[in-house]
Parts: sequence; C-alpha cells; structure tokens
Amino acid sequence: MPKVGMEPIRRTALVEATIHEIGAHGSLDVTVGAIAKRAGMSSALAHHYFGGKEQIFLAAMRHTLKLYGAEVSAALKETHTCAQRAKAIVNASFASSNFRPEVIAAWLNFYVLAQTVPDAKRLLTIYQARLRSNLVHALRPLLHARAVDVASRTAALIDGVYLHQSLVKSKAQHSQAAEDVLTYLELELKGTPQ
Amino acid sequence: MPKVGMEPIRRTALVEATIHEIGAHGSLDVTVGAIAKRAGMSSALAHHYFGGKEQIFLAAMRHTLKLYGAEVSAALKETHTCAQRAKAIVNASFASSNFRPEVIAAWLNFYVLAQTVPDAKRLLTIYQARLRSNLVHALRPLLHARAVDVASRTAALIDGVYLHQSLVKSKAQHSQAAEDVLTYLELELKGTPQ
DNA sequence: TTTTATTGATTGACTGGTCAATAAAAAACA
DNA sequence: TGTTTTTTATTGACCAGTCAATCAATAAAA
Repeated sequence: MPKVGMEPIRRTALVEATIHEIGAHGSLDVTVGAIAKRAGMSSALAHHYFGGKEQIFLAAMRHTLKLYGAEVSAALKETHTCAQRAKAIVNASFASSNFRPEVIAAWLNFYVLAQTVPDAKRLLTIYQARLRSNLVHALRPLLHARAVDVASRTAALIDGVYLHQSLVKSKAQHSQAAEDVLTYLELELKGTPQ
Repeated sequence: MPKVGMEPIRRTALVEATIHEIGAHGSLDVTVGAIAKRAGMSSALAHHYFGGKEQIFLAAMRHTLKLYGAEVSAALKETHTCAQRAKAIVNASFASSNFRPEVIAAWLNFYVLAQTVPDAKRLLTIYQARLRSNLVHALRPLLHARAVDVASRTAALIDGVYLHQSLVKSKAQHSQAAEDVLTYLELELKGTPQ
C-alpha cells in the first residue's frame, strides 16, 4: 500500500476532515479518531503527520484563513475604485465558500480556540489586522481620518453577522448578510461627502 | 454539617463557579469536578442538584442571560426619549458587569453550546429576539420602516464588537466598545431626518 | 538496506455519573 | 418532653467508557 508522496495528500485530507468534523459536531469536541476515520486513515497516522491534536486544529485554522485571504485577494484584483475595493472585501467575506455551514462553525470555534492556544490567537489576530488594513486602505481616500474607525466597525459587523448566521441556518440568506454590511458601508460613505 | 436550605446556595455557587471556570479555561472543556471544587463541594453534590453537566451549563447560561436582561431593563427605566432608549440598550450591553472577561468568555462559549444543545439554542434565540424587539421598539418612531433593519444590524454589531473584545483583553476599552456602536447608531439616526 | 507509509494494539490518564454510607436537621409520634 | 422516623445534605469510592498519544510490527518503494 505505501505509495510514496502521500504526506501532502494525507495532510490536506486531514485538514478538510477536521473542518467537516468541527462543523458536524458544532464544537472542538472532536476526536482525532473521528477526524482520521473521515479522512480515511488510522488515528495513528494522523498523529504521525501532525504530531498532535492541537497542531491538526492549527493547520485547519491556517487553511481556513488562507482560503479567506485568497478570496479577498482575488476580489480585490478586479476592482478599480476605492468604493469597489471596500465592497469587494465585504462580499468576499460572505462568499459562498466562507459561508458553508461547516466553515462558519469552524470560524466560531477558532475564536474559542484562540482563547486558550496562543498560536491560534496569533493567527486570528493576524487575520483581523489584515482585514482591517485592507479596509483602511480602501476607505482612507474616501473617509480620511474616519477610515480607521469605520474599518474596525465594519470588521466587527462582519464578524457579528457571521456569528448570528451560525445560529440561523437558513440558506438564501447569504446575500442578505453581505447586503446588511454593505448598507452600513454606504451609509458611512454617504455621510462623508467630497 | 447538613444545614437545611442549602439547595439555592449550592445552585448559585455552582452557577457562578461554572462561569468562572469557563472563563478561566476559555472553553466548555471544564470538568464537573473542577466546577464543584471551585464552588466548594464534591462533584457528587453537583450532580445531585443539577442532574448532569449539561444542565449546569444551561443554568449558567440562564443566569448570564437573566443578568443581561436585568441590566437592559434597569437602563430602559431611566429613559424618556426614543433615542435615549436605543442608547441605553447599547450601553447596557457593554455594562461592566457584562464586560468581565469571564462573562465575555461565557457568552462566546454559549454560542458554541447553542450549536449542539437545542435548549441552549432556544435560550440564545430568545435573547436575540428580545434584544431586537427592544431595539425596534426604540427605533421605530425615529426610523420608521428602516427600524427593523437597523435593529438587526445593531444587534449584530454589538455581538461583533463583543467577539473582538474576547480576543483583545485590554481594560479601558469598555467605553470604546459602547462608543463604537453608538457612533453607528447616531449615524443612522442622522441619516433619517424628521 | 534504508526510508516512507501504515496500522492494530496498548497504555495511561481523565471524566461523567452512580451509589452506598454518614450525619444532621425536621417531623412524627409516644 | 423524649424518642423514633423521615427528609435533606454530603461525600468517598467506584465504574464504565473515552481518548490522546505511543510503539512495535508490516510492507512497499527507493
């Protein structure tokens, strides 16, 4: 059975299985055994590649954050104006890929993980800083001094809407969520003429 | 030792210990034994009074939600205008009692609990509905048709700011958090003249 | 033969929950 | 009032189950 070059395959399989397992359980209360089984291998192999449960979680977190980052980057590339940039960031935050129930659950639980595990906290902090930085960059020319303030409020609103979404699991609310944040942004933009 | 009438004392001690334990661990990964020890009794007694771990969690959740509800009610009683009402709700949400680190952690983890335990979900949904209802009631005369929309956005922003606060644990940001949401509210109010 | 892949079996620690036993207060009774 | 019974409070000991992590063993590739 041992085919060479399995490591990356196993790793990604485990990362994806972890996110699904967290989504299915709605908590970090998932066993390495269950993750490994979902990924089609023994728990011993999962330990072999990752060293421990915590590192599996961190890898899953990095994966989720990277996906989100890529989504934002891609969206930003298609923009030309500052207002478009800001909207693109919001829309990317609520892209369908980030909106799958298991991904939402994963995000929520990563916030929990960040309370305990310093590495997780670091990762989340970096994500938040980048999100805010992107928003400030987009908003500065439009809002000047208020950009920082509005950016952090927008970031909070994004996470808040996400949080609410984790409870209400009705489809077809994707666009509603994004629209909600965008409405706020437009209000801010309208409030600052010139 | 057995003094009669201990039940309510033990129950509240356990509830408070639960919140502190969740706060200290940053997760629901706390043992009944640890909770009971913090409350100054054996784990057997905790089981005797509550029946099980889940019910202890639910009681802690009810306690937290009730405290918050009382805070909002009290704040609302001192108001006379609609605008004051809205502001009072926001301020109550960030009152120092709801702002103690362990309470923030408890809220975050109750959201996680609500993913798995239907009763927890029910409790949280009720809280959200009441919060929104309060906000709509306060905003309707000022914002008319837009009241519902603004109310749900405000609710999301409150939770979002809370979420961010769970990561950044610097004091003296309490007022900043409330101010953040209030700034948004004033913007909405200014945007709708008459 | 060395490296990589893989797992079954095992260990050691922990945990939720139960139960029988103890003791003090309260109630019922004599 | 004094005595017995019942109720309430309380815990140590225990059980059954779970789980993360380890390891020795197997096998295919290099």
